[in-house]
Amino acid sequence: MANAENPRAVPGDNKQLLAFVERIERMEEEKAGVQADIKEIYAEAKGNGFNTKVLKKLIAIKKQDADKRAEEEALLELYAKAAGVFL
Amino acid sequence: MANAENPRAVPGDNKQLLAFVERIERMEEEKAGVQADIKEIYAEAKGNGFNTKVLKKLIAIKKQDADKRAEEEALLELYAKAAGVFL
Amino acid sequence: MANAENPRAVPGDNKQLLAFVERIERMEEEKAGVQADIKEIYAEAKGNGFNTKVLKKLIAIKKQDADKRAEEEALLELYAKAAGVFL
Amino acid sequence: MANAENPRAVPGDNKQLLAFVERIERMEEEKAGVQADIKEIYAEAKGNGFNTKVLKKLIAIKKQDADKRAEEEALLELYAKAAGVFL
DNA sequence: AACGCATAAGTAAGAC
DNA sequence: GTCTTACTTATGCGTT
Repeated sequence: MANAENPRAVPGDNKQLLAFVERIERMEEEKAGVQADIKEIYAEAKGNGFNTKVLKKLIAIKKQDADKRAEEEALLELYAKAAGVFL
Repeated sequence: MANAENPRAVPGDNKQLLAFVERIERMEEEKAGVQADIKEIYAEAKGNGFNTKVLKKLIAIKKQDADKRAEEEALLELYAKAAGVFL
Repeated sequence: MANAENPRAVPGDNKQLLAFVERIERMEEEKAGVQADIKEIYAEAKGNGFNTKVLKKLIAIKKQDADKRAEEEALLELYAKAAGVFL
Repeated sequence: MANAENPRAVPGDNKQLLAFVERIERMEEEKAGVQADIKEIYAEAKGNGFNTKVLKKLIAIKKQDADKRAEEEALLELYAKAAGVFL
């Protein structure tokens, strides 16, 4: 039923599928690497006497700030659009 | 209590703290970028007729520990039987 | 564009708008309360020796449409075979 | 291995399990009901000429506000604790 | 009716 | 070892 218009997408043995799987796995490895780096930085901060938990909260707040700002801008745009005003 | 050995590591005006915050934020942006790339690949796969949900599950299974999975499935069967649920 | 038929429905000082906002917020609180209750029941089950994770899965399966599930599993098998992954 | 201390929790046929399942399912129905109510309110608002999307964003922002406040308080407590100060 | 977004569920890691 | 918190995945909702 699914994908009736593209016979390749219901593979019996499919290079395309493998290619996608590999690309994704590669990117996920990269992501895991970045994660590990972040972890290391926290460890380093801890080694320099900082309280990791506090540091994390601090960063979380900064992020929340940014998110909130973005949301507000989105709302403003929405209002403007609803009112037919150009920004 | 914390950080008795390093009096500099207190909140307040602190270059070191700022440096750590910035480094972490930079890495988190990078991570977000990689995430976005992954999302794109899935979109591309979808555009080629693949079922994204299934593709994700496949990749998850590849990296999942087989033994743990088997154990949980066995317990689930047990519960299901006890609750009169057909799997 | 929007709301041409009801001039009152514009942002700004608007009792009606506030009323809607409050009603929704009230309901969302209620929802959060129910959520909390569910969480408690799981805790209680856990206290009685049940595996929460498996219990959740059981309940999820009960409400999932059987046909849809079967379809997805079939597709997953297909992909797995094509990708050379053992299930 | 699991739950060795409570033989009832690995049931062959178990009233207790069924009771938990039913309680949870009941609560989830209730939750779904509340969800439906919320949906209805949005529909009503729309019927009164309000832009649903804008309304949602507005509520989201109010919630973010509250969350942010809570986070800030948590951070403050953390600082106070780290500094050995009583609030 | 398909797409993308937003919330909610489920899973896994980290702190105490 | 438990318990909370963060991240990932999944579902549902509204839109085009």
